[in-house]
Amino acid sequence: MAMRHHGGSSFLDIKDSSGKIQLYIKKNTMPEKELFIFNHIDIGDIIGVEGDVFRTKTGELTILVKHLTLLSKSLSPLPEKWHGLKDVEIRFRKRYLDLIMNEEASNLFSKRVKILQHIRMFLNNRGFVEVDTPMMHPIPGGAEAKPFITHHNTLDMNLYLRIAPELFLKRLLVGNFEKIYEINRSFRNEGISPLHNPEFTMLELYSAYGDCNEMMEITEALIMSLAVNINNSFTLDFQEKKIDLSQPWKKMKWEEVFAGMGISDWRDKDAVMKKAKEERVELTEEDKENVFEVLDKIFKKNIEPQLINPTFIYQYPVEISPLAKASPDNPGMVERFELFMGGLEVANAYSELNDPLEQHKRFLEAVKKHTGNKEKMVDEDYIEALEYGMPPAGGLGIGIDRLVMLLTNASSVREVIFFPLLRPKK
RNA sequence: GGGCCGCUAGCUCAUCUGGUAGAGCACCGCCCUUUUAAGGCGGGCGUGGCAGGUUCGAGUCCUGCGCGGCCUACCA
Repeated sequence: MAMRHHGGSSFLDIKDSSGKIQLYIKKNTMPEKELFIFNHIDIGDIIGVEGDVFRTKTGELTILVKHLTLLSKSLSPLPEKWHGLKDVEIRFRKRYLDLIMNEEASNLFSKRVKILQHIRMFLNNRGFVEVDTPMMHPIPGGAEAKPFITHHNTLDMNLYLRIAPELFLKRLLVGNFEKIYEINRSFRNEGISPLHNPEFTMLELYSAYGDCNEMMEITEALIMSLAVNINNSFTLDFQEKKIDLSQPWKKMKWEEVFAGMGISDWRDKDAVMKKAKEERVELTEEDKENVFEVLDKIFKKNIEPQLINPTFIYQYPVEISPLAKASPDNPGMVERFELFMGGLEVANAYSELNDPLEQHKRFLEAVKKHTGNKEKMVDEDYIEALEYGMPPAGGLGIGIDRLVMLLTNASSVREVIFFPLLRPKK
């Protein structure tokens, strides 16, 4: 990474994934041939050395090189050593340079790797097994999002990159895989922003005979465990905010959130519309048709950014939770929660709806609502699976990229994805 | 989609109201056998994002386009 020549001798700093060490090379202690190689070495070349370890008079651990081998020649010069690589665009396009030059980037991605390892370990220890389900779906499902479309030539059929693994994972519940998780990519054909990359990594887990409450417990335990193991702290510094993870975490009913804003009955469309106007929530004509859209916009604008410390919002209306089980005690509501922290949504979980008739009805209602949307289809195959009997279960989804952002204090999802999607440069 | 900002050497950045594009690092040559942003002397390696326009003259002013960043909107 650096060379300091002093006539008959030279100091070099070299590094690999294990760290950095200084080399000391003397003209008279190396064979002629290797000296010739050394004279043509550039920063960025990959070399192997043999020699004796000693300490310089400044106390630095150093290798007195006796043999040197050129393992790989660098033809393109690396970015400058002192200022490093700053250009955001090049950092994303040529992430390998970012990783070589910027220690923060390298540390951040090491953390990402550790976070994923730790999640797997945590879940494995609790008896979950990792499974992998299709990423190419004949019918997109499991979330409300626009899919990417592709085509299989031999079968001559369109396929959709999955927008969520949910419906396949629950088919596995039917097949008696009782505690399962998948950590992998989902794809949504929507806008790109500091919080959205078209492909993103999600954890989904399902626990047969569990429910929403179990998911809450797991979510809290998992994130606490990550905070301790990754950052060794119960607080997170995140974008000028301090997130306090001390337990118990705050819980609030979805409808209480709106009651707190003066909407005593969220079914009262006039009251909701009035509030939206007061709070200057911008609405499209389409939004105005649907009270849930308006409520969601109010929530996103006024509530979400203020949920800094972890907060569970729970008990959602059935209308916006088509795959969740209705609450026996609260008609019209489902057993579901979402977790917010640092102003971001990080988790979504519910007691899974396992009644095929009810599920079918909800699918049909959703299709009816989306008359303009040709992509919306009823996944009859999934309904059929439910007809064989799916155990009651809790299910949880966590957006891994956002979780990594929170744990590494990253300002953008692009900072935590090795190769975020960018328009190709001409 | 809209607003603002950026794009100059491999990298980090200068270039004032328009007048032949220049520093550091990296690279090449020479000196120097314990330096660590080593140092000294010498060398500039460029389609100034792209395309037009204004002008005697454009990196600089104007228009369009491209790519990116931030904000915002849309989608959900």
